[in-house]
Amino acid sequence: MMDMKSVESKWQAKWEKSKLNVFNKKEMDKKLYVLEMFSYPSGANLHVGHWYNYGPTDSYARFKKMQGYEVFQPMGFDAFGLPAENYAIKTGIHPKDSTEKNVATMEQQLRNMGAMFDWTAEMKTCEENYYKWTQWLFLQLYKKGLAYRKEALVNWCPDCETVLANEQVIDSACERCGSTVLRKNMTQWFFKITDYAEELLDGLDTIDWPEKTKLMQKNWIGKSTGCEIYFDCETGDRITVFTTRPDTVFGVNYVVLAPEHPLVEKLKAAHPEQAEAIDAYVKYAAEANDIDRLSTAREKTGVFTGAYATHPLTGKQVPIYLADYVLYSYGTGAVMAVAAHDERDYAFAKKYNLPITQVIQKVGGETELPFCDDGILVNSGDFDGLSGEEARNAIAVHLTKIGKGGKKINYRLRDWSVSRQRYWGAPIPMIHCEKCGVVPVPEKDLPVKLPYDVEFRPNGKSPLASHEGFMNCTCPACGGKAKRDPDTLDTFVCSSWYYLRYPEAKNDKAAFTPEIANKMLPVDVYVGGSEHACMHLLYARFITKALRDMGYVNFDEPFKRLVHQGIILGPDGNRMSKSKGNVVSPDKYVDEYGSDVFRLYLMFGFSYTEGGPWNDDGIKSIAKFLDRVERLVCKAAEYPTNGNTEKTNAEKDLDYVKNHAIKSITRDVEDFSFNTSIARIMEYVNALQKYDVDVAEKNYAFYNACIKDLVRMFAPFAPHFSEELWEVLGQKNSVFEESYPLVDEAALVKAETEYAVQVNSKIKAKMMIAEGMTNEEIQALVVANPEIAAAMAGKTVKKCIIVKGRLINLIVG
RNA sequence: GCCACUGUGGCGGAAUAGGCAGACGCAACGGACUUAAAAUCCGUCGAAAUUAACCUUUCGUACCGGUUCGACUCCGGUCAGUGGCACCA
Repeated sequence: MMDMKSVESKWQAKWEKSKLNVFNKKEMDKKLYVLEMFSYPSGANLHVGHWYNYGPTDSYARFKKMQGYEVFQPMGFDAFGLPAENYAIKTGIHPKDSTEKNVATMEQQLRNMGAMFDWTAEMKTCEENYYKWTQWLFLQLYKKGLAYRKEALVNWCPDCETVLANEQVIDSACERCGSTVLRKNMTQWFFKITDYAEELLDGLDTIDWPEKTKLMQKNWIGKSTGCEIYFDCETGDRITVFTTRPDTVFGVNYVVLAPEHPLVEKLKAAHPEQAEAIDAYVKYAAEANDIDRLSTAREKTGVFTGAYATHPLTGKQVPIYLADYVLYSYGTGAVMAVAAHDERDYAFAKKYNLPITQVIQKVGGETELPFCDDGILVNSGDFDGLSGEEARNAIAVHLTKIGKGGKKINYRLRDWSVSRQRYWGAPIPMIHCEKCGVVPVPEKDLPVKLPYDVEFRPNGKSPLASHEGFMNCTCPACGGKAKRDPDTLDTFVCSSWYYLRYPEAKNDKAAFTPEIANKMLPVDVYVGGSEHACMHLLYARFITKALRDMGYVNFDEPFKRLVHQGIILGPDGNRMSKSKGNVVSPDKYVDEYGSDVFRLYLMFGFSYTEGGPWNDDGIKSIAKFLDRVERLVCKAAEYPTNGNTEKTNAEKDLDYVKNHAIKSITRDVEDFSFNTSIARIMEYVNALQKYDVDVAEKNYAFYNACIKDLVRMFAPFAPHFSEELWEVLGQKNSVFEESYPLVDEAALVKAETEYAVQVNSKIKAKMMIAEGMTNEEIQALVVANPEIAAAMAGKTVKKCIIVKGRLINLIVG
């Protein structure tokens, strides 16, 4: 039995020395860029999820290498982020120190995994030579007009005096101190991802991604086609509403503004009698966090502003309300309320005793309000009698004609907010000058270094704001005194371009070289969790398209193919979490059985894209399987080498199983179907063993070749183990320099095949049918079979269905 | 609530284009080897009925229905679980 620990370190050292895993730039034409989502070093150790992502994907990469591709499989660390900073606030350990420590441990564990990572291309997003280029990216977006500043609401904890991420807000309260979280306006940097909404949508058709993920992005972008309609307000302002249902416009009973709508102040001034109620309501809405406010369970609330607007088609006066079921961030922040044909408006109208006007009639049946489907227009002037789509079109056209609105496409997608009032991130390379305003840091001055000696405990400002040495600078435009931007970039900015950096991870002249990027990218296969479906994966696509428009790259999509691994749950069927106490550590299994066994078990025990509850029942059997293979190979290594080219039936059978396995594995690995691939290897091992035991007069030349093929076939799945056996077989090179065995189709052609024979679709017999028989011959042969004749009971064959290589169905009657 | 995915033996899971359901393995059971155990090797292993036994038959892929010579696979409906979105106007 092999001592896996020493075998692993032996081969890892050899691979390192021979640079087996280092991408050979001379072979760039044959490149295959296989990328796993990089690790976030929040904990010190790799967890089962890392192994499940990296182990099987590495087997895929090794398989492709053996198929002749020059595989580039890099690894790095997404090292900036909130958890390290929170940990620092709790323990006083500096984020840089804890991160570096975690990265060191994880890197060692990743190396011990024995994956084919090209460590010469390693990078960490918190290193100066990386975040310098993240800042460069920001500047390019700024130059292109894709980075801009605006006010936006943030979650604000009044006690901690800090901005909170959504995930830090639990039930409207700060996760740290429990105070009620407020919403506060702050000026923040944004990336104009909405400029690319349409292209991000269209591009989905060109990439090989899971349909589910594409659909999620599609819903996230949320394109909706409708109409803008103008309601002139008594103050002289114009309220623009967005609706997908202009066909219901004659049923408008009132207009609703989001409480944050800028017009609110003006309306308040015009109606001082309502000011108190309006103020109270705006405050109430501000206290509600997103989750509460967006909950369907929340009672509809609102307040009358005292003001009226003019209906653009009827000229009637309709009241203007504020209600928090209207979101300022979507559409125009104002809606026309049609109580009869919208559930929310209906509930609101009922509660506040507002009129309800039916303008749509159900086709064929009683119209029950609220009626939200398409129907025939009534009470709608000239448009009466039109149905849904034609009415929407006609009304939109009419609105355009009279200058009161028109067709409009809206997206749910919002611009990407990238400012974080945090320490542990890439500083935003912007300078605020009293004279010149906002001035970008010149590229030659990058990086804007993140200082080490910072008080990162919350005090109401961004931690960097209190660091005099950092904040004070000179304006690049006028040379006067100026201040730096105290915020850091969202870590999603760091991860939105890292795949471009790997091919030149150490380049200190540029973020990347266009010629190299255009050759090395797009990433051929990207593997990671589906939790990134909407954020990271959308941001990366946006950045790629933006860089393309700036002329830095010539491709549209960063990830040609995307695969999501499933999730390994705790033994109790729940997601692993410390609080549930169901976390399974890979370390003890890796220690006991070795890295190869652990990854094999992960590949064999689960359907890769499904995952499932952890259960270690089968892991021992994988270790036993390796022992079996080892015995088989070591025994064969002692065999003589004589033999001939003629094959007996036993040899043909073995050859069949081998080639069937090669063919299946070649197809299955491409589909990330590792469990079936390993099943085929097991079948082949069973067949080899059968031959070894049953056949006394062996064709050693043939058998030894079969054994060598076994080691080649197994290599991607059990790399250290297979290298060792390859050496046992007297081979001097690495098994990964070998080609993956190719299928010999001739070996898969059998003289005769077993068919299932059915009579009236019920199986009655199994028969061997020789290759090359005509359908008539087959039918004659089958009918002559006594079991079939009995099942037919003297009836005649009306139809005979023959599925080649599988079954024969006689329809008799 | 909406959208999507999933539902197959005691368990993990197979089944490529609608064609023999349960590959491969785990667990369990029986046997060989052994003083014994471990390891190893061989065999059985969806359910029910029937049989002394072999045989055989029927049922069976969450549930109900449909299309088809034939359905785990396609269509319609229901239920359950998981994930995503969540007052999107």
